[in-house]
Amino acid sequence: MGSKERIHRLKENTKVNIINAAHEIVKEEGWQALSMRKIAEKIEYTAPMIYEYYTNKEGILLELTKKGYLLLGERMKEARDRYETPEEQLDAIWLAYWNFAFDEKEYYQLMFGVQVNCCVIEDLLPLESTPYGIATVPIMQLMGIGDPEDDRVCTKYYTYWSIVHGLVSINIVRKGASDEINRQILKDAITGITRSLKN
Amino acid sequence: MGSKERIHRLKENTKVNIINAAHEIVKEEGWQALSMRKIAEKIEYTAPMIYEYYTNKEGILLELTKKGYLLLGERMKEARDRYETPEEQLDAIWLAYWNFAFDEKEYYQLMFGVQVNCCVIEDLLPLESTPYGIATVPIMQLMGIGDPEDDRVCTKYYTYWSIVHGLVSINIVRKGASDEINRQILKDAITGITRSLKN
DNA sequence: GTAAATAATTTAACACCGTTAGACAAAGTT
DNA sequence: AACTTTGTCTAACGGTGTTAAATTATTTAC
Repeated sequence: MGSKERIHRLKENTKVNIINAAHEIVKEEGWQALSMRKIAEKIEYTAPMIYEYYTNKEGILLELTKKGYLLLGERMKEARDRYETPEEQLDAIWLAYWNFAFDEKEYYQLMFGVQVNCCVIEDLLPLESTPYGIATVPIMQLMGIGDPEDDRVCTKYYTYWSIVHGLVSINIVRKGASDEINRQILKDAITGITRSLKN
Repeated sequence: MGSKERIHRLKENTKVNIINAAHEIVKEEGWQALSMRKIAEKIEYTAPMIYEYYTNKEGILLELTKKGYLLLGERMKEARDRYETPEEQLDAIWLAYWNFAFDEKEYYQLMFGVQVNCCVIEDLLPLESTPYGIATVPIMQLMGIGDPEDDRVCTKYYTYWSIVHGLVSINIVRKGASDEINRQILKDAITGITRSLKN
């Protein structure tokens, strides 16, 4: 009797429904709005039912993380395989990564621990006390530019900031590479950018 | 009568106590454990009291964010002013930023929206389907290395990843620079790293 | 076809959360 | 001494994740 099969398929189906409902809620209202009761409402069940399918809320998040990685992998592979030379491939791969981050912002936030909540405080501090104000002084000096709002200065500042913040984030949410490798990356990147300021 | 002053100082004092209590809790148990009731317990009050000093929980987070920016600014400025040449200054500034991120991890997480919760999923996927496995193929090709675990490959992968992830994060939690500038940074950084692979 | 056993689903509850309104007591003012 | 202000607490609301028990529906056995 294949009814065992049929039932198993049905169960598998509501497992997927749960995940889809969760994803929808997050897309509509953000991660902070995701609750078991809301998921239940969306699939027309009561909250405790979900625990028959996932051990807890974290189990749902884990499943979504997994889906996210699968999707990101596909996008990157697809991008790579459209080109022949490794140079073009690398361009395409990281562009695909970039696009994934914004097309599937919710997945990206979950996968890499990017929160939104936080508030821009910098505007109420005097420029010379902000990271931007502090770091752009030597940047401007090297570039021979006087205006800290100049796009060329801004670009360089964000280049520094991005690499450092990226490396930091990666190391905070998951132990990234070894300390040795981190130090190497940081040093290389900083001196590389600094060199690029001078011409 | 200076008692107005005395009372004002007392109020200011418990405002500070609240912030300190919050910071302590977060240092001990992480952001997800911070609650109004726990803060109240720590300062030996009841939860509603806190609302006499801060409009709500977000108000407390805002205050902590402000303190974080102040501290980071001090550290960066201090580092910069220890050196004369802009090259050394930039090295020192970004090293100070790096150190702040790990010395004051809790502040950093709040200021720049770095969550920890998330779970490493990559290990259960076949290497060739992970971002690492996909991107290291052209990297190895350009470097003439066969082992994807080679430290030189790993370093380069993390360099790419850091800059892209950093730029993405900055743009998700706060609208960073303009799209124009972002595209510029992304393109420059990617081609820069790619060039560095070939020698 | 009916009775027993199993599975599916819900209700009720627990312990927590942020937040607000109202009560109450202490202090200050007139 | 009476009145007002201030500080503080209790109780509550509506929300959260999660569990245990009760209930309903379905399958199995006779």
